[in-house]
Amino acid sequence: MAEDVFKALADPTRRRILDELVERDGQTLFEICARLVTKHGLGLSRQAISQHLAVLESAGLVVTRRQGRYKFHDLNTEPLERVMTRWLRPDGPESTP
Amino acid sequence: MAEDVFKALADPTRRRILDELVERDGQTLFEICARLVTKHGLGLSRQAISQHLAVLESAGLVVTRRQGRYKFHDLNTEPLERVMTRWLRPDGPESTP
DNA sequence: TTGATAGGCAAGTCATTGCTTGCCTATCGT
DNA sequence: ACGATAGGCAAGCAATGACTTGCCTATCAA
Repeated sequence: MAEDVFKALADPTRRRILDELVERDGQTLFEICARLVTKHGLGLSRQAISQHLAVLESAGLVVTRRQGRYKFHDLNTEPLERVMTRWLRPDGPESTP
Repeated sequence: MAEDVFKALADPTRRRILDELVERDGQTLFEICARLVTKHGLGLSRQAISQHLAVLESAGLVVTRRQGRYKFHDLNTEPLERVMTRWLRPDGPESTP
């Protein structure tokens, strides 16, 4: 639902996670944790990130594939594109001049 | 800030308000209240809507102009367009084929 | 000037949510 | 088999946020 997409985007940490996945797709939970700590100085527990990833996944923004004991997370921008044109009027400012 | 834009979009009532303003720009607080009640069945107090409008305004999504005792609210989609391309990869799905 | 209309301010309530802590399951390497 | 690694589940806490209630200011019409 669009509902979940907006709620998922409301948290800054979740947006950081999306930023990470844009830069490198298919990361595991522990990789994302390490990246957030080293690159952004975020000192969050593993569970916190895990819960954020669950929110992103149930919003459809992140897709996961399991492989052995690893769970890789991939970004999915398709829900974004469907939702973002909602308030762009036809006569509004040009999006692609 | 982009921060405020996402938080502003997180609430369903605020998104309804934006929907209302897309349909008809320059509404007053009372008009928006009436519209939300009649069209969407939302039974919210005037202050609730007023607070939502304040959030939208401080996010830059709504611009206001005062005229006598009336305060007209106009939609401003510019903050949206700056924020929405954040996770769209260059090699990702085509946004404008 | 008086009453009615349009809006603002502030405190208080109640639910949501982000985060932690503690424990448990599953897979891999040796 | 055993320990180590990758992840999951669930209860609890503290902070944020949405909404209400009550009162106050400002503009306009009569």
